[in-house]
Amino acid sequence: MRITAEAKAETRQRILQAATSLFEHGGWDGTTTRGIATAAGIATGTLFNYFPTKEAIAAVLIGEALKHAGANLSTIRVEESSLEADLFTLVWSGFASLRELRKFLGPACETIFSPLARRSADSPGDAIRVDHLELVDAIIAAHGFPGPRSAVSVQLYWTLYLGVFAFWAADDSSGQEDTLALLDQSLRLFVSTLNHEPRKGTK
Amino acid sequence: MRITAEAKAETRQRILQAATSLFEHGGWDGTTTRGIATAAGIATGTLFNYFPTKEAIAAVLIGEALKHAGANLSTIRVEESSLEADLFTLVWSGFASLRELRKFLGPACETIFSPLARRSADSPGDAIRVDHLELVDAIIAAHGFPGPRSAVSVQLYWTLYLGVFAFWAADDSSGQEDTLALLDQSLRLFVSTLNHEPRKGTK
DNA sequence: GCCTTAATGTGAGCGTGCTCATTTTTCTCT
DNA sequence: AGAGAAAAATGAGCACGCTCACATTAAGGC
Repeated sequence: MRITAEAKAETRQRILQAATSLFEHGGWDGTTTRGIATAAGIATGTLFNYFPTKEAIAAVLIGEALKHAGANLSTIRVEESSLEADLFTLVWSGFASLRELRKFLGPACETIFSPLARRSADSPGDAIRVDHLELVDAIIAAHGFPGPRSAVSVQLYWTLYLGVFAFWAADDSSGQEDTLALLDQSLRLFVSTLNHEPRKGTK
Repeated sequence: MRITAEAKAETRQRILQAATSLFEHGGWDGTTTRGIATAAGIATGTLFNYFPTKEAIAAVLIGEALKHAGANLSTIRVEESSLEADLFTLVWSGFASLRELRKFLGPACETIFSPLARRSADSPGDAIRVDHLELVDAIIAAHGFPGPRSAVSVQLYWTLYLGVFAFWAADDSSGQEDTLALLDQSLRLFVSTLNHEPRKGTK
């Protein structure tokens, strides 16, 4: 049983590695599940014993990259910074850690992140969203705003985040100044809603 | 030649009708291009002589609904209303005219509207976006803001619009009060950026 | 060591959106 | 009207993501 469990973890890792290199080389549409399976040395069907969909594979890759970014962040957190600045650091370092995946990020995230078409529970990107929102909430709380956030605020944040994310994924300007401007503006906006939000009343 | 042109327009209309009823009955995934073709009385391949993709069909349906809403709007435009109120009317009447299509709107718009995955020029939803942004721009200009809008503003508006749109498409609360709240907040935010925006300088 | 039983791997096959060589229809010119 | 050209319709076929009945392997009891 020990051996089996280890073998399974190893296979899982082989799949993720194979997927990474194939995605990076061929992009989203240029990479097939059959190809990933072959590269990982397993049959097509076996692939789907490890991941329910092609998107789920990408979601794990993206989720891990963001998790690393989040972990690094709490280590090097600077004191005495503004709320905007902390949120900026969170988002921007997340983008940085996704830079290598950018080539296939657009099409993949279209289905992973899109709030449209959330037809069934726990789509592959939900964990990523929840994790990110938790980090955001912690940062906001650390700046003296009593939690929890209102549903509208959360929805608004996620919408703005997705907008910036999408823009960044397609931003080919050197240094992504355009994304920087948009992110800056978006965060300023979001923070201003926190300030103006009516003191939470009912419930 | 006259006859042919008429026949083509007629076939196109039959396709759109067939698609509407099939989408409404079976949703997005439950409707196949073969099914639409059969219902329209043509072969599968012929369908793609009229529309390049399945999404393009849905985009036309959505675009037409929004166009009607926009046309009605300029007729009944009320004087002496705030910018927020006018934008609200635009968006909300658009939603109203999409109400019947709501069942399949989510999955369809995922690919039609998503700013992610904009891999090639003129995707089927571009026309819708451009039309809508033109209306928005006209409304803003009518309230005394000199055009044209900065790229960041436009991007921000579209992001917020998509966020509200996605929320509405999945909002099953009676009367969609939650969507109303989100739309209200989003528009207030957007208008505030117009007010605070630095006077346009370079270029 | 064998037999049983459960877990895992396998690849032919399904239904999908879409393509394209071919056939059929329509138009044009004499 | 009839031949030739241009346009449109056709459906077999492709590659894809994913499934599922079956084959293979591993684990536990005697």
